[in-house]
Amino acid sequence: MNKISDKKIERIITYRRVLLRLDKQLGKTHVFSHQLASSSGASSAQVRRDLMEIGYTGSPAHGYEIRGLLDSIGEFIDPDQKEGIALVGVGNLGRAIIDYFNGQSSKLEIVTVFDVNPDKIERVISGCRSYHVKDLKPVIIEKKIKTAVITVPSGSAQSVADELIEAGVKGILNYAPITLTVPHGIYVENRDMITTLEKVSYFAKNNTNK
Amino acid sequence: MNKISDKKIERIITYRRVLLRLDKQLGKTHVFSHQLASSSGASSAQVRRDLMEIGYTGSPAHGYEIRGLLDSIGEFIDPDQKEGIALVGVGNLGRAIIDYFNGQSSKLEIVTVFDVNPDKIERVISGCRSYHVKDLKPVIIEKKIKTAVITVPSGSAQSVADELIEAGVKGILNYAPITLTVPHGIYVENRDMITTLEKVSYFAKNNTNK
DNA sequence: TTCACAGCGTTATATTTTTCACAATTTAAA
DNA sequence: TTTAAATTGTGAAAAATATAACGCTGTGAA
Ligand SMILES: NC(=O)c1ccc[n+]([C@@H]2O[C@H](COP(=O)([O-])OP(=O)(O)OC[C@H]3O[C@@H](n4cnc5c(N)ncnc54)[C@H](O)[C@@H]3O)[C@@H](O)[C@H]2O)c1
Ligand SMILES: NC(=O)c1ccc[n+]([C@@H]2O[C@H](COP(=O)([O-])OP(=O)(O)OC[C@H]3O[C@@H](n4cnc5c(N)ncnc54)[C@H](O)[C@@H]3O)[C@@H](O)[C@H]2O)c1
Repeated sequence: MNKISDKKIERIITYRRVLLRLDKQLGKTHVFSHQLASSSGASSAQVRRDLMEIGYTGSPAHGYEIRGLLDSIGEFIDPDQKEGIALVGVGNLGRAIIDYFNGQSSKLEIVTVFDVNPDKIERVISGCRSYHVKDLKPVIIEKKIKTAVITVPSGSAQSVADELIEAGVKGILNYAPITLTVPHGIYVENRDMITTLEKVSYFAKNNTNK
Repeated sequence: MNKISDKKIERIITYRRVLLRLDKQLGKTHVFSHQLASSSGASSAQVRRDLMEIGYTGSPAHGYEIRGLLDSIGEFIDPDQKEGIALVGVGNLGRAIIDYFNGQSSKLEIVTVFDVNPDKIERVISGCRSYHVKDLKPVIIEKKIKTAVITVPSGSAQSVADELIEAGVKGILNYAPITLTVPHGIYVENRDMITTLEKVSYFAKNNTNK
């Protein structure tokens, strides 16, 4: 399997979200590439190209069979078993995420959270056991966690990332406004809100056709 | 001025964040492209290319003068005056964002928030006046707001977006897990956490070299 | 049964983005 | 003064990504 790009994976995951709605909420059984495209912000050629990648074929007459396509996307994207995720930093943002996320994704679940504040540890927060960050490494190793979310202040983010990586984490979703330095083979997605909003504001001014 | 890409803008904004730290916290006056690159996750060639775009030149001997570069980036990115931003949906996420954002960006400020819940309106939340969403249009028009953040449940996101756009908003940062349909000329950035975390988890498994 | 058509899969083409590579420039040391 | 070293700015090449194009297939209408 030759490597598949970031953007393509993101689109495919978006298709799944659209397909789930078409299936569960609208009761549709089939969908055409242009429909999937317009509901997910892609072009129809792009949809066909992307689905080619995962090897699912539709028919010219009916388009793609939704259930089947959902299965294929699941096989392609999802881990084999349920996968636990860790979150570090149970502040305002961290808590909002913990409350929100679980139950939203079929295979992923935030199972462990960490903080330094004594008031926030050794408790159960939205079903997740919370630990002191000094126990991060043994707990992550024991639970075989590979993906983590960082919602600590920016001054602590790099050291938290270092520990996560030492404990075997391979993917990090970072909300702190800092660029993490990580070894090769570790995937980091930065979600700095300030940068994003500055960008949106820029394009709100300097944009004509998207 | 020929149009400049999304990614490039985002990198330039990231450079600024790095430069601010170099200036304020570390007291540096100059920086080389490779230093800026490694602190911001780009390559040195990319840094030089990006800075070429904004027309700032450095010297082979000292690199780039940090203050001057900061000014140039500001001129390039920032609005001329301070710009107000609206946020719709004062829930867990919305509140976290309101508490966090103001003061972080020199020209942008969340000035108005909207909700439907009577307990959350006609109050002042972290310095922002809150209104019922039925008053969205007149308030946004009156305050000349061009950029907005959506943190309402996904079922309401499209209708909120429609109203924002009718009121003249040109850029939307959307946290609801749905692809918004908007007219040409409106810039939307989606920050769906589920998609992102599924992607990070995917690359945590299927990643070798970034 | 035949025809027109809409949409798929895929190859080819175009565009965008990144990387490479090197002359030109500046400094500091010899 | 000259030389050596480092880094810039930028055209050219390469890589990645998106769009277009089109033969093929199944469907429904005539
Ligand atoms: N609130 C937002 O909407 C928002 C948006 C974008 C980014 N961020 C970023 O997310 C991070 C958290 O924001 P917040 O508003 O939740 O802040 P917060 O202060 O409410 O929460 C931070 C939490 O991290 C904990 N913490 C501090 N150091 C730690 C460490 N070394 N290990 C483990 N836990 C530690 C603190 O005890 C606290 O509970 C910040 O970096 C912020 O810049 C926040
Ligand atoms: N919590 C998170 O970390 C997180 C992360 C990613 C995405 N999201 C998304 O962000 C959105 C908000 O999440 P949350 O956890 O804050 O939910 P929440 O239920 O706490 O908040 C939603 C808020 O929106 C208000 N609201 C509902 N309909 C509205 C309307 N038509 N106009 C104005 N306000 C309205 C509600 O009164 C409530 O205050 C959801 O779409 C969620 O999917 C949340």
